[in-house]
Amino acid sequence: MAKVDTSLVAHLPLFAGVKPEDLEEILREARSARYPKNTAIFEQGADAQSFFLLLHGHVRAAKTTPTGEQIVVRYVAPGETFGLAMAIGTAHYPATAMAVDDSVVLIWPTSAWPRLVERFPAIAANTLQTVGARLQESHTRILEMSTQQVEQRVAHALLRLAKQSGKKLDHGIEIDFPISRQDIAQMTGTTLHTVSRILSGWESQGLVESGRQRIILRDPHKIVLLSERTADSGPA
Amino acid sequence: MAKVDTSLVAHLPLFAGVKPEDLEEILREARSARYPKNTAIFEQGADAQSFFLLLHGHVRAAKTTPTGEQIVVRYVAPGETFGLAMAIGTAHYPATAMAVDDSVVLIWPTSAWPRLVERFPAIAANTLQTVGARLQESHTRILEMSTQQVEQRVAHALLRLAKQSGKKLDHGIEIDFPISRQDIAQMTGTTLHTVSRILSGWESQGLVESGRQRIILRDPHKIVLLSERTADSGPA
DNA sequence: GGCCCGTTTTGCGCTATCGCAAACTGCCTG
DNA sequence: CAGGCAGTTTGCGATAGCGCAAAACGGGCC
Repeated sequence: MAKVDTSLVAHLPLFAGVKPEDLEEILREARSARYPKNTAIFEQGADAQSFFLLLHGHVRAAKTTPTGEQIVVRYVAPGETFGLAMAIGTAHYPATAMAVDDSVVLIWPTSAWPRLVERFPAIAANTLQTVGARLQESHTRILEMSTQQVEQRVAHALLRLAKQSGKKLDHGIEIDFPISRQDIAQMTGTTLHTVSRILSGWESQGLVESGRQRIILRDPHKIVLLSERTADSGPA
Repeated sequence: MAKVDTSLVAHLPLFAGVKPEDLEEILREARSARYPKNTAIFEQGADAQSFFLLLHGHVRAAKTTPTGEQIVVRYVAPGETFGLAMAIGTAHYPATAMAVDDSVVLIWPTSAWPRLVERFPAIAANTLQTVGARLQESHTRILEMSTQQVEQRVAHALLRLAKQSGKKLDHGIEIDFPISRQDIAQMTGTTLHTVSRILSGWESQGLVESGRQRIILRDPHKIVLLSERTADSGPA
């Protein structure tokens, strides 16, 4: 089993307030694994046997309805935890996690959680904070879906992705993992057709440059303006 | 200050795993207060100086956009906590809490939280579970807003309210606090006009009975069927 | 180097839902 | 008991965005 160096993870929010020697102990309970691009890490509804910390790569968490429609719950960036089902009181994963890029994760057995929390209460507090932050993001998303038009929502979504996983280029910011129009549609509650039309429009105005599962924000500032424009403010 | 009997709150999820004598100590740090109908308990953006446990009544948590639109984040039922801003890492309340009925709450100063969590780690774990449950509900709501039509969303919203705060009558289930079409619109991402039209339709089919800030589900089962109907399934 | 498949683009009609406006109703207040 | 007001109902366009269909594109695989 690959040994994980504590220095790689010591600075993560999850381990804030945990002493280095304790961290060592915590990591001893984990194993690491690699998931190639486009492989599932766990499936919605499956027994939550493990929880995860993403070390490298990108993971998409998506939820599927009984009728087959999907939404993207979030993209997981390196350093973030996911699959915390049992920490929040569920025996089954509420979503499917899929590696969108070759990814490396740390894996703890679910059964380790109660013990870890008891020995290192800071972990529970830290997790509470992250889950709280995610709750707030969800509320923001609901607010946007309720009050904004599709174009604004797409703008917000791209800006958020750029902030979380943007790679600075000299001619803009590139979203650092493969993402399709369909994915963006599933993040914003619209259809891939509409997303495609919007991006085409932006491309012709020089706001973005995009292609197959690839998006570069060429003019983030103008996109911010777009994201703030209300239905009736300003000209088209 | 009114003394709160431990037996009133001992069974709440928040205090699961807390010993009765400890509970006593916890309650000593709280004060109780009464908020008349339609008074604000805290305002979005204000310093999070306290967190709350609702003992009696009903509280609406709502979020407002810079442009003045509102959404209802949730309705708080007796026994639930709210205003946990700092527990989840925010110094300011992310929403406004308003008593929709005469309400009684327990209030702890925010400053008590770290101490409580340290002395009674179960509280952090319990809170993590509730926040996790709310996160899941938010995701469900996003899923609904993305994939369902307004009528289905309204049906789901009413069923959820009935489950959480329904009063059984012999001729149906009444939602046990004043709630307007506007409120429902703000829960489902639509307009009060559309909600009004939908409820009128249902009323003429005998599914509901409703009036000024009052809704009775006369035929919950049929409403469940409605909530499950997809855009193309079955006749209108 | 060519083929195949997943992704993207684009056109076109359709409709669920919004937005505005106006009338109505039932409560609560004075 | 009258009046006023918040909440509700309803009508009537207007339209953003969907849904379907088809074509174009681009990358990777053999």
